[in-house]
Amino acid sequence: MNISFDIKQFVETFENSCHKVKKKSFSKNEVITNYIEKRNQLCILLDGSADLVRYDLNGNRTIIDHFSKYDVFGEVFYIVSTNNELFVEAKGKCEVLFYIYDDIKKKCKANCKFHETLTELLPELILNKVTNLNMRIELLTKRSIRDKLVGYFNLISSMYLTKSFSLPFSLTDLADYLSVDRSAMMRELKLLKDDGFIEKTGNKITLLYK
Amino acid sequence: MNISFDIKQFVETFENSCHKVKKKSFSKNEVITNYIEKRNQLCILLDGSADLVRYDLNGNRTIIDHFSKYDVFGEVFYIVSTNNELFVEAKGKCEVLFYIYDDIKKKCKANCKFHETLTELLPELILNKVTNLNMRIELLTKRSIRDKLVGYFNLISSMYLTKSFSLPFSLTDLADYLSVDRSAMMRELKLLKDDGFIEKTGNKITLLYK
DNA sequence: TTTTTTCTGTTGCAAAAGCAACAAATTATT
DNA sequence: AATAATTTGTTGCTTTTGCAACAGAAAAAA
Repeated sequence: MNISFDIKQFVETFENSCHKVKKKSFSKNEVITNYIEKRNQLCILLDGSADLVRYDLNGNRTIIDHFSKYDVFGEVFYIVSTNNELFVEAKGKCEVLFYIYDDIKKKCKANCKFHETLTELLPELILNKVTNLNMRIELLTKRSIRDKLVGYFNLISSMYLTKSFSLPFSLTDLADYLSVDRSAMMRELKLLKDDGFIEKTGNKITLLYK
Repeated sequence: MNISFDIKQFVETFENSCHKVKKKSFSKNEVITNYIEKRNQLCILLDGSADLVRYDLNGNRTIIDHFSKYDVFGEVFYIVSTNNELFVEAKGKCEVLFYIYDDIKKKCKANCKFHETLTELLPELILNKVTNLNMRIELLTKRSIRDKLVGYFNLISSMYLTKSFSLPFSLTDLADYLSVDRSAMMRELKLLKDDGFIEKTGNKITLLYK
């Protein structure tokens, strides 16, 4: 199920066919959108990477989700609560497709090809999202930093079909993704190395167990 | 968006219209299904409640997800890894609808009404799931037990539109849902009470802040 | 109703994780 | 090429969390 290709083709073909669809560019640290209930906006990240960031009432900033090419986001996926603000922030130069919908399941006009195809693609897009979210939850529910790291490495390893791989994002981002303190995570990585479970040079990891 | 009604009607109407759909009953602690890649099974919980449980290689048991009436589950939503086993276990008497699909997006026969309707309902079903998963992730990414509890209470409070509510599940289950040690959570609840943030009698909570 | 099981509430202690702070290395920017 | 910014790696200390264990309350089963 290679969904990326479908989306790419979809976007290139229908980008200008619907007036409710807009493409915009962003540079580093710019706010792409914030989540406001009933704004009815669906966004597709065409290029670059971005973070879904939460600011709570104390001003604490947490990265809740990380989006990369062809990821889909927007407040449809979220129960927007009043207790914190949700922003999507560009991590570098980004291209984003915005789509304002009245009813996400319905076409805007009888002959609007964009909506027809979007409706067809949507279940797959969302299913893909569910899989990622479940994956993350499985990691987040692990009790210790060690278990989270090992669980994450196992996933990467089985995805790439190799015991040796480069991490797809920085260690700082990994700590955010696993929702643990970075220095504590570094300490645990060192212990995993000392205990002979992994080898690590820079962000290249080799699993030595099993 | 009251999705439950749609599913209820859908199930009642088409339950017997497709030979690829089976309904089964389960009693407490029975295994409803386990997740096996490419089995292509979609399950709808018609009645009762069930848990998605992970057993890792050390035999540790963790509740990853909790399903209640009209929740949808199955390995479509999951990257099934080889490092742990995933079971869905009944928490009491359960009724489950099993649907084996070849291609989840396609009908099994030209005139199969069940599949036609399922295909229509699926995006909504899944979207509903995404919202729940995002909600849970937002809680799981909070740093402390206190933040998790308060975040959870805020969500319940804004859903029920009241500062005073009964918890929808037991404290033991809540600890599992937030993925924290139960006794540590109880301690934190006591502290929240002592600090005057909440009132608590049994599983009834009243928020005293804001 | 009685018995059994599950859930709640509590505590002491040990282990793990978070926080703060800094230097070195790496990567971007000008 | 020089400077700035970000990421990595490390450590000491403090706080939080988990673990184990137990008694009482509540709920379910016999």
